[in-house]
Amino acid sequence: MSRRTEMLELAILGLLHDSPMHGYELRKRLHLVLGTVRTLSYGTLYPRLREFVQRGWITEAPALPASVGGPALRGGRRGRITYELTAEGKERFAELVDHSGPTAWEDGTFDVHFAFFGRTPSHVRLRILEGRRSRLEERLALFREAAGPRRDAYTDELHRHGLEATEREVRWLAGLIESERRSGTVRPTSDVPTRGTDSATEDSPPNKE
Amino acid sequence: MSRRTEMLELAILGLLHDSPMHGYELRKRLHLVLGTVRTLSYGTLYPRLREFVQRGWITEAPALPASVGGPALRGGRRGRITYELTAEGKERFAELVDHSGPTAWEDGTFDVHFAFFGRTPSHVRLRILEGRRSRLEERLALFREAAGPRRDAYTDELHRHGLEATEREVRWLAGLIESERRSGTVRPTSDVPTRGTDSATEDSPPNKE
DNA sequence: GTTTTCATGTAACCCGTTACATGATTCA
DNA sequence: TGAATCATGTAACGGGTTACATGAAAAC
Repeated sequence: MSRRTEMLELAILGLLHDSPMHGYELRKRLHLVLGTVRTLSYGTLYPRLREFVQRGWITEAPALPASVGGPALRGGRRGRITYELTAEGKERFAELVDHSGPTAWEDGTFDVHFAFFGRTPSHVRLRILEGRRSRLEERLALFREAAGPRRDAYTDELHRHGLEATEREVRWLAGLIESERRSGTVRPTSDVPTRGTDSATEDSPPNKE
Repeated sequence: MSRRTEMLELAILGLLHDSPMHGYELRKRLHLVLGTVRTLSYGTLYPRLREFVQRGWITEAPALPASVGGPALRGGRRGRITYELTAEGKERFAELVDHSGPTAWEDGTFDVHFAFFGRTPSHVRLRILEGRRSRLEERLALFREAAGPRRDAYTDELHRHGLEATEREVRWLAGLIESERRSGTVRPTSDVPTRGTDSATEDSPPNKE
C-alpha cells in the first residue's frame, strides 16, 4: 500500500480503462505514461496483474480460443492473456483519482496523474495542479535561499539552469490553473505561439464518465 | 555495486572532498546535490559511511575530544563523528569520475556528475555532456514518433510541455558543449540575458587539482 | 532541569530489478 | 523446421525506507 504502489495501480487501471490489453503491450504503454524514466520490469508487472485479478479489478481472458479440448493449457497457463477492467476496477480507479493526496504532486507521480486528467473531476485537477505548484515553489525558495556564488562556475550554472527550468514549470502550471478555474479545461497554452492547426482549439474535453 | 550505489559513492566522496563533515551535515548537503528528489535516509547513509571507513576511503574522528579518560564512550560510540577523505578516498573519487560511463547521463545521475565538474577533467566533462545530449535526443525522437493528437487535450498538453522542456535542455547542453570544446570551461550562458553582475564573467575555473 | 534539536545507529520490511526459464507465434 | 521475436512467469537478491531507539548539546 505504499506510494509507488498506488501510482502503478493508477497507471495500470487507467490504461486498461481506455482499452483491454495484454501485459506485454501494457508494459510498453506504461513506459510512455510513467514517462521518461521507468521501464517497468515483468517481474513487477505480471504479479501485479494477477493481484488485480484476485481483487476483482480486472479479468483475464486467453486471447487464443483454446479450441482444443484436450490438454491445451496443461501446466502453467501460457499464451497471450488479455486483461480487461471490471466495474469494480473502474470504481477503484475513480477512488484513486478522487482521493489523490500530496503524493500526487511528487516528482515522478504528477505526470501520471496528469496523464489521466481526462478522467479526473475538475476540482481534483485543480487540487493537484495547485499542490504541484506550491511544491515547486517550496523548492524554488530552497534554491534561492542557498543562493550566492557557489563552489565554481559549473555549480553556478547547474543552479541557474535548475532555477530557470523550475520557474518555467511554475509558470506553465499557473497558466493551467488559471484556465482550469475559468473554464474547467485546459486551453492549449503554448509558450511559443503554435502556428496553424486551430483544429484542436475547441476539443478540450472536461471530465467525462 | 549497482548504479545507484556508485552515484552515492560519488556524491559522498565528492562532498567530503570539499571539506570534512559529520553525517548529519553531509546528509543535508547531499539533499542539495542529489537534487530536488531524494532525501537520503540515515538508514542508508551511516552504514555506507562505515563501509567507506572500512575501505579506507575516509577516516572517522570524534569531534569531541574524549577528555575524560574514564568510561567516556562506553557502549556504542556516540557524539559527533567527523568524516574526512583519505588519499585513497581521493583516488577512488577520481576513478569514479574518470570511468564515468553511460550511467552518468541517466536521469537522476547526470546532475550529480555535473555538480562535480569542477573536479572533472575536460574530456570527461565533454563525454558526459554529449552522452546526456544524445540521451535526450533519443527521448525526443521517441516522443515525436508517438506524436499526433492524443487521447485528450490534457495528454496533448503534457506531451507538448515535455517536448518543449526537453528541447530546451538539449539547447542548454549544446551551449555547454560548445564552450567546453572551445575553451575547456563553461561561460555563463543564460538563456534569458542576465542583466548586471558582470562580476562572474571572468571567474570560470577549469579543472583544478 | 526539562524540552527541543542535533546526531548517530539498527533491524525489519518492501518494492522493484535481475536473471533465468519456458511457451507461443511468426517468418525465412 | 529452425531462428527470431513475442509473451508470460518466477525465485533470488538488493538497496533503500520506515520506524524505532538512544545519546549528546543547546535552548528555555
